[in-house]
Amino acid sequence: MPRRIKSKHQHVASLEAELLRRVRAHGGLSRVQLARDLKLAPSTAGIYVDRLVRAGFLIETENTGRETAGRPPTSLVPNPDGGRFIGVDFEARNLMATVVDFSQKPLRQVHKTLRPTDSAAQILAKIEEAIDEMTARDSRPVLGIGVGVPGAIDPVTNVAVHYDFIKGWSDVPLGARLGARFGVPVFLENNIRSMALAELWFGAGRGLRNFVCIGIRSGIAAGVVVNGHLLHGAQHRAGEIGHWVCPVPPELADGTPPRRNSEWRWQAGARLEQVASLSAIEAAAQRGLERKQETALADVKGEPTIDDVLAAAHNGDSFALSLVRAVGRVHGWVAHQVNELFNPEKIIFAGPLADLGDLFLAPVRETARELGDAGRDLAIVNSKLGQYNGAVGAAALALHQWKPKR
Amino acid sequence: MPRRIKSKHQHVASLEAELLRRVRAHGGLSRVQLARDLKLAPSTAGIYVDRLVRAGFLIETENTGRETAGRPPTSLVPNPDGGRFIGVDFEARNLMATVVDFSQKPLRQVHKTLRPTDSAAQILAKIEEAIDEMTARDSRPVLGIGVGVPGAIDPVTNVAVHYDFIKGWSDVPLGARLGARFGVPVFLENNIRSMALAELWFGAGRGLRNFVCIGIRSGIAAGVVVNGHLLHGAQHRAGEIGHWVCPVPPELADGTPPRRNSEWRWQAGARLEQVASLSAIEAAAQRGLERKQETALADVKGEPTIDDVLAAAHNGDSFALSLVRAVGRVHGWVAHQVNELFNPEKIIFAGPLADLGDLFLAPVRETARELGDAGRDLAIVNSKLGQYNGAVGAAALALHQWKPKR
DNA sequence: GGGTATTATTTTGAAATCGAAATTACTGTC
DNA sequence: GACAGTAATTTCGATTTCAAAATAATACCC
Repeated sequence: MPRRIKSKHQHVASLEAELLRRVRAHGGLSRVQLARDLKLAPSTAGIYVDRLVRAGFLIETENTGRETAGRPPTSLVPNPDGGRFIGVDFEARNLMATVVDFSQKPLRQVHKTLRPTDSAAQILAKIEEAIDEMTARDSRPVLGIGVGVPGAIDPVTNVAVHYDFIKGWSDVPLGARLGARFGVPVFLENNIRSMALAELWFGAGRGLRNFVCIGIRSGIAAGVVVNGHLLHGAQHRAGEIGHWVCPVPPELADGTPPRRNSEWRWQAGARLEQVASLSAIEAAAQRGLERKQETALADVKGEPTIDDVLAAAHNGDSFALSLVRAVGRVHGWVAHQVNELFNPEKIIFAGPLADLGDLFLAPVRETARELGDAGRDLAIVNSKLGQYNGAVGAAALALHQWKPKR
Repeated sequence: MPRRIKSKHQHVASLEAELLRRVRAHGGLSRVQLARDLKLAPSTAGIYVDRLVRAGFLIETENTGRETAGRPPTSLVPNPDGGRFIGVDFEARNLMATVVDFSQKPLRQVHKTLRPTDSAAQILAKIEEAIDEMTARDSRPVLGIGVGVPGAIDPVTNVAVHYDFIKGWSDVPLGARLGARFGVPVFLENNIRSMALAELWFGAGRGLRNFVCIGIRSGIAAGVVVNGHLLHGAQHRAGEIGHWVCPVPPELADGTPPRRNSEWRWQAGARLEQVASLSAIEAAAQRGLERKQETALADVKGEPTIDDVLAAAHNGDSFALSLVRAVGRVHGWVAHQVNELFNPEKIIFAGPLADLGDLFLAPVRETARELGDAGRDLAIVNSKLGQYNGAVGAAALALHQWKPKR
């Protein structure tokens, strides 16, 4: 007569889920290592592992040749055929989806382009379409769906509350809708937070207890991990640093070059999102062209897109580079402020800008270091997880919440 | 053969301690209420309560007349004679100490003035002196000491790591020293964080899970409560918003009145601590006098102290008021930034400035609201706990960590 | 004044988890 | 190739905590 409504690890979905999580995060652990990791008695870990092996979710692997004395450990790995999970991540312009196996390995991914004019209904349809495409011709069961949603969400009711950049996007019952359509549990999370989860579980944040992930796309937001847990805030609105009131480097204010790196301006009400996001860069590039600025971007037909600007910067175009550097300095200021307030071990930048690497990160680091000597202990890096970062994080969200039925 | 090395509530000192905490925070709870609060089975709560009653730490009180049906609950209150705890809180200029009984009621308090020239050794001596004064002629045992320390601390080794405003204050083994002298456990915490604890346990933060406490004294720092727990950061350096790079209102930059409320300036590297702390106000007042500014402060002999400025503002002196308002606007900006990042339920300002009430809070609120419409859900208030806020919090720190010996 | 509804607490037996003591499966050594 | 050394796992009670049922103490209604 199993009961298990509460457990010692109350803050945790269940001990089984926690064990699976550890095994996935750090494949090939032994019972004893798991016990140590989760602070369980070895006997307890043994009981649960056996249960999961018998249920077919874990596999005992061959103990490969070892050198040390003592009884060799039996390594445990997740059974890839334990089930599949789906992750979706989107914002104003792009929708990424992925399906992962039980060991968290991506099996397939799908990208769809969204238009700013797409309505909430159209976006919902595209989400369902993407999921259908990925699960077609594969009969293994889907166990859960995770969705990284832009803007505010309510993780209790699984409703997407609001997002500025999609019209009509408010109080969308995403959880109920997808749950009804696919018949599996659906988990919602704000998409920068699901990126942070991806970093925590298999990215630059692995093993860290305190870090901040800053996503720069149409908007700018931060996913904060405190003590190994996501920060949500009172109304699940934490991390909206896009609304921060920030200083503006001259290049971004009126296009004049700065006299010193530290020469910035203050504009009443300048928001980070309007100063240092991808759309802000596009706008600044366009202003530059109108000013007859000498740049390779002048050859682009139509208004230059963010991809044009980043490509130009990559090719050494000095105007494009000056924009990237100016935005980098702003984010250096952001990193400084975030560091002083949170004292994280690491700040991880994600998005196309961060994908430029040191071209973007150098001015960020330089400025952060200039502003605060406390930055010594702080690593500023970019996300290495690539475009599907958020989608994989969303899949992991579902994966990690899921627990075997009894 | 009691053992109890681990318990279900692993993140918690012990169940006994947790129960005492709840009873102290919300006197007169019944066994059932405690069970609900701590998510225990009623039977479990009963076992522990009985144990604490038998050990003399809790007292069952008369069930006062009630109106509702059903068996009346037996209320439990802490036994005031269970033992005493000491709390100390200091920064560059003041040292406050208090001794509280087992139910957390302050029995006695002591204030000492520190001079900026005091060395670390002199301050240590004053701490011991304050404790001696309070415990003289009272034989009830002291069970623990909590200290709110300015600057960085290491809560594991109980060493005060560093503080800018006291010379020679680095790596002071405060815990070991006081422990040896008084023979009881000593707990260290950064003093803004111990203020935040005081607010959490019996101030404006009671019952909240997410709030930020901003202390404005010689420096400026924030104590952040996330999910009911203090935020420490990777190196226990979280909350140092005094190092934030911030905009500067004209009044504080060069004394000219602003054309609009939103007209601020950006000075390369202006730190919040140099712009909007008590010492910054003194400096700005002094600059005003040198400019022959018309103000009641001109009558003060010597350089005006912060008390002079605050008193003048209180009496309606327009120059002093303009300083307070300008500083208020800066903290409005701070509140906005903090709100967007953390999404707390409340921001609590502490310190002499906040004690002015709406004189200070009105410009804070106004600016925060101007900058962010998200501020609708956010309450901005001042601390009502008074001068001994930090000391009481420090005492509570010791009180809450303490648990009955078995 | 006795029944009934209602809520608090205690009793009871079971599940989860533990710590310590076997037991197992190796490596290395003579 | 027996034997000591070592580390992983299992076995075996013991302890903590639970859930559900039983009991206690009241208010309310007739």
